Amino acid sequence: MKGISGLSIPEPSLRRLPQYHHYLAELQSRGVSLVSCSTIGRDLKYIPVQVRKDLQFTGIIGKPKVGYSVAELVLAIEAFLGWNSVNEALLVGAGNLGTAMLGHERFSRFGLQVVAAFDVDPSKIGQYIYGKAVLPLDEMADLVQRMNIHLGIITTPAEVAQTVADEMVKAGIQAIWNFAPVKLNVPEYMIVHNEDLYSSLASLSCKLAKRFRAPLQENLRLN
Amino acid sequence: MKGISGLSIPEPSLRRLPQYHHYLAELQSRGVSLVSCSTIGRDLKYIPVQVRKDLQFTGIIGKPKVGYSVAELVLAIEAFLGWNSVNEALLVGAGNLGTAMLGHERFSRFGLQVVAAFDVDPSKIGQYIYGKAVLPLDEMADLVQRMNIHLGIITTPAEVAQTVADEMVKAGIQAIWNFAPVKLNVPEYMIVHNEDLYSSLASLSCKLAKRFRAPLQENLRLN
DNA sequence: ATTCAATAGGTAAGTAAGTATCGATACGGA
DNA sequence: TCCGTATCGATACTTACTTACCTATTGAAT
Ligand SMILES: NC(=O)c1ccc[n+]([C@@H]2O[C@H](COP(=O)([O-])OP(=O)(O)OC[C@H]3O[C@@H](n4cnc5c(N)ncnc54)[C@H](O)[C@@H]3O)[C@@H](O)[C@H]2O)c1
Ligand SMILES: NC(=O)c1ccc[n+]([C@@H]2O[C@H](COP(=O)([O-])OP(=O)(O)OC[C@H]3O[C@@H](n4cnc5c(N)ncnc54)[C@H](O)[C@@H]3O)[C@@H](O)[C@H]2O)c1
Repeated sequence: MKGISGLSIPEPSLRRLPQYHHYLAELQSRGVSLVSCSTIGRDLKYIPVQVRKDLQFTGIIGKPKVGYSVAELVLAIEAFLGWNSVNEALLVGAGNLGTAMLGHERFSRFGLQVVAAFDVDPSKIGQYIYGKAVLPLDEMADLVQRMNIHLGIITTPAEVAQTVADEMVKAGIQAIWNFAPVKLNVPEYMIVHNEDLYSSLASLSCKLAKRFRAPLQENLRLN
Repeated sequence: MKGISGLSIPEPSLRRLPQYHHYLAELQSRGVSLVSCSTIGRDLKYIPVQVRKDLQFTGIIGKPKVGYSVAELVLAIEAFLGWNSVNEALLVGAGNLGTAMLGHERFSRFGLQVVAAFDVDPSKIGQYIYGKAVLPLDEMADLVQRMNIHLGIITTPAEVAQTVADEMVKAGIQAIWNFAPVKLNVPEYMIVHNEDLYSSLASLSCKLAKRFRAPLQENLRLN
């Protein structure tokens, strides 16, 4: 019962699907129509079995000796991820990162449509950033209701992220994509995704530190 | 032999350490000097055992009934992650996201010092963004040698990311933090970290789609 | 002083993810 | 037409991560 038609996909598999999608879209744009797990695995540095298992969750079926239809795979992944239907979102915190997100038109191809930004900075309110209005925070609840918005993006300083999250919950937002490095305290039903860049930085700097200071650490440990 | 003095920490644990660090720094700034795993776990929504296991990798030791010294913990995590010594980095692609990264002075508190940016856009070359010079790409190798830089950040469009990565390898860069949604093809020794925002988006939109279209999908599956 | 409760730290069990293996199937070439 | 091979899909196995449990230690209360 598990596997096909994905009753529940492991998070790691889920996070690999967009990578396959990028890769497959690229293939498609080059006119390739069939692809096998071996090929995908070779190019993306995964073993074929893992690719196959991941793809099985989308419900796609391949043909032995041939592989999968690239077009079908792309559609299957998009459908599975909900990238067909548009998710309208709002963004709070029109600073550096927020501006970058607002300017990233590519999101719209993956079901994410940021409809407006909110901020407290008077010099920003009333402006348009990449065509999106920057509104005062107290108009958020109204917009959420009117446009039936489910997703909120937080790109404010960490100190106010919890406050903003509270506002979002009150306004009726269902899911939060949080770029501030804090754990948000929200009701159980909320879907929260923390995008902690420092996690990645940690992993990187840890590995770098190991590489460049490994001999020293070895010595220390021997004492 | 494993555990203490972290011969090898699981990636998930490693990625949680910065969260603990944020939390503990916050505690510290409020004057709290002692903390237990139960408290951390309550606030960060982890079970105490997991917190304890994670913290053990940093080599810290706590006292029963008391917990850990917040100050010691902060230092232990920073040391473990290599956040004490500065990693000088360069950034390629001074666009939206690149600008946001350049403006994020907070990175410097976590061992990441971006010293310069590179771009191909003539209108950007020669400018300063948040005090950092934007240089032409062909000066990269020279800078890497002169300043002994190990880390490169890629915030260019996906199409040119591989080219940029090749340049970095040639220049002598050891680690890449890649924000473009492509798998980079680099020599074995390179440390590469892909920051694929679409992975997170996928996870989010998948869950949202499930919540708001779950009944329909159930029906479809029953046919 | 003694008991109790909270907590660290180690070990073991359980769960989830990743990997290997095997039979079945479809295409290409002999 | 038949055979070999690449590939899929399923199952079994292995590894890694998480969670539970137990013991020892500490501080506080009686
Ligand atoms: N810039 C980066 O590269 C980067 C990297 C990692 C993490 N982050 C995180 O992303 C977040 C934003 O970073 P940034 O560099 O864009 O910061 P920023 O200071 O440029 O922008 C923050 C914006 O939030 C607005 N704001 C402040 N209080 C608010 C409130 N109560 N309600 C609504 N808006 C409010 C500010 O007016 C400002 O426009 C931070 O939490 C930061 O830690 C940023
Ligand atoms: N902006 C976002 O919020 C966001 C979100 C997710 C992912 N990304 C990814 O981050 C990357 C950058 O996004 P962005 O929005 O900053 O794009 P952008 O177009 O604003 O910036 C790209 C920059 O790269 C420069 N560039 C182009 N070719 C180059 C080359 N060969 N060498 C050096 N520099 C070159 C351009 O001149 C430009 O300044 C993209 O791969 C994008 O997919 C961005």
